[in-house]
Amino acid sequence: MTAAHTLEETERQVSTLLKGMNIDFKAMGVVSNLFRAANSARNHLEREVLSRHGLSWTGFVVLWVVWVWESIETREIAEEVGTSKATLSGVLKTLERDGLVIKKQSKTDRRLVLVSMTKDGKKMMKKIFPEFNQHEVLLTSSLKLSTQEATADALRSITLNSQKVRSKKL
Amino acid sequence: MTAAHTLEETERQVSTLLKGMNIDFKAMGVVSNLFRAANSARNHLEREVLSRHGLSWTGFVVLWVVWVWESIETREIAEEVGTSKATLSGVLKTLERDGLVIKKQSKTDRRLVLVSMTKDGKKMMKKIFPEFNQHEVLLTSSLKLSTQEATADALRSITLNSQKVRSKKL
DNA sequence: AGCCTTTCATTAGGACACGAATGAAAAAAG
DNA sequence: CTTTTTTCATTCGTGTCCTAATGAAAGGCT
Repeated sequence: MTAAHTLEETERQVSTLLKGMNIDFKAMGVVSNLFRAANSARNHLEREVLSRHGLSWTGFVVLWVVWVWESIETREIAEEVGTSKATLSGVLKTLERDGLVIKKQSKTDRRLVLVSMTKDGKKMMKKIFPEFNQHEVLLTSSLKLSTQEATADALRSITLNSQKVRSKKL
Repeated sequence: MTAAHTLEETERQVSTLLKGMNIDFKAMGVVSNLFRAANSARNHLEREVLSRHGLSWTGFVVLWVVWVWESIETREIAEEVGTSKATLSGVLKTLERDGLVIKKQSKTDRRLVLVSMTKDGKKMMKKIFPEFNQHEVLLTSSLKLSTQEATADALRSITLNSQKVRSKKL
């Protein structure tokens, strides 16, 4: 009972627990492997790339969006990054403290805040992004090119599905 | 510049920014879609299933592992859930406070802490898990069965890859 | 003009996330 | 048998993450 849990042991345990529950194991397999892969890949990229440059995961993603768009409103960043505006406030505070971005109030609408990169921020991204991509290559290197495409398609489809259902409920 | 960002606009912007940088766009597509899908699916499941029962994402995953194993050491939970022991301490505190699990000190090794479900915890999982699975079905319903299998395989492969590389570096 | 509603970003409060430091207990080494 | 060394879980400090509440600003309406 306290022994190490092998894969077979786990499967046996799970199937007896879920017996008579009418569970779709195939869907369960896709979703659980989705989270396992995302977690694992994120941890890897954080350890091997981002932490060496003192950057958090979300910080990097925000930085990426700002990098792409030169000057962008905070609400748009939140939308693209997929985070709440509250979270973004904190992350931007950190990024600005570290001298990677600057915030400016919009002239035409004083409620809005525009974000852009500093020189240091641009230098950081120019250095980090190729490293990051090399590790992306590493992570996907076991897949054939055709499988990479098919996987990206399937993931896109899952994303669309979850967003479709969400808007249906609201 | 402040307009809504269409997909084509983004792609153009990105490709000019990365020009001359030798980026593997296919690997980038797989990884970025991986995170998009995982985030989107997680948000969906949190909103539509977990939050209605006052359960956090990690709380649910921990509860699932404990449910499967009857009685399990905290270090094993951390290993299976893929989180640090520090994080787990906090999550278990919350779950115990809410009366879903109980912690006991091991008799044979007083450093160890064993976790098991309460009656309420079991009742909770028995109710939530089928709901959760129904939403998993929803999320993957746009994929053919053969594609579901292939996708799960590809994701498993990415997980293995990122863990292989990690252990290589340590 | 003056209110009403919507739309912003931020703050407040609670939970989760990590690495590092802590202290207890077990195992290894002498 | 005593002294390291290792192995546990927890706490601490900091940052991320959410929803709800706040306060400022803009736009609509009469």
